[in-house]
Amino acid sequence: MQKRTLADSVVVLDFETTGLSPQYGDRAIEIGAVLVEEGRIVDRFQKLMNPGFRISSFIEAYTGITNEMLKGEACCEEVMAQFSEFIAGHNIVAHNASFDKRFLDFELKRANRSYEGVCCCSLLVSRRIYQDSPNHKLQTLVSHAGVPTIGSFHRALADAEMTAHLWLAMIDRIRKQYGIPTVFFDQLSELSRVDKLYAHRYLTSLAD
DNA sequence: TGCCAGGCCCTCTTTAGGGCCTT
Repeated sequence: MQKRTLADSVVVLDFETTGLSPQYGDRAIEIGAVLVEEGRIVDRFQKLMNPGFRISSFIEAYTGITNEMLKGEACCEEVMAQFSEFIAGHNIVAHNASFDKRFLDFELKRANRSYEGVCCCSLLVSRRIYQDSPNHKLQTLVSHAGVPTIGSFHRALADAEMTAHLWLAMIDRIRKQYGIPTVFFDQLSELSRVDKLYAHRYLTSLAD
């Protein structure tokens, strides 16, 4: 049985990749992650990785990561072996987690590593917490929630840090709005699956 | 060279279609 953990003690991660689908040959080119403990960032992980082929000009422009920057970087398997140590024993959070989880599972498998934790999606939670936001892109939510902008969007560590601050802002909002002193990871994981029309009812039930 | 995904969620829905979000 999985140990119950606090929602504000997690690893928040973000991948930059060569495209949208590992099933069609896309690979990770950067991983960024922060370890959050009791609401504070206490550790960081950031590595570029060489996918073994040239990345497209679209991805160079989108991420700011160039083929020149990837020359001489370690291969994905080597970086992911290190990263598996970083996330061991922690639940993880990502923005649009289904995307990052696909690459995490794919790259860990290639590195002969595995991950046993649970993954929660900050985008799905934000659709319940910030229903008045114009959209739920990370960049929009950072502005909407009053989270500080850190570094450049579309770089892995900066996006991971901003997602972590967004995650903490959502927890803080739940605590203050619903008077819940301690929010657990499994509760936010459940919230992300509740129909958004019933999000308020679910959160109110936690305060009882 | 150019192509490709997939889970969630809304509605003009549920025997479906299309937008959002990630790179």
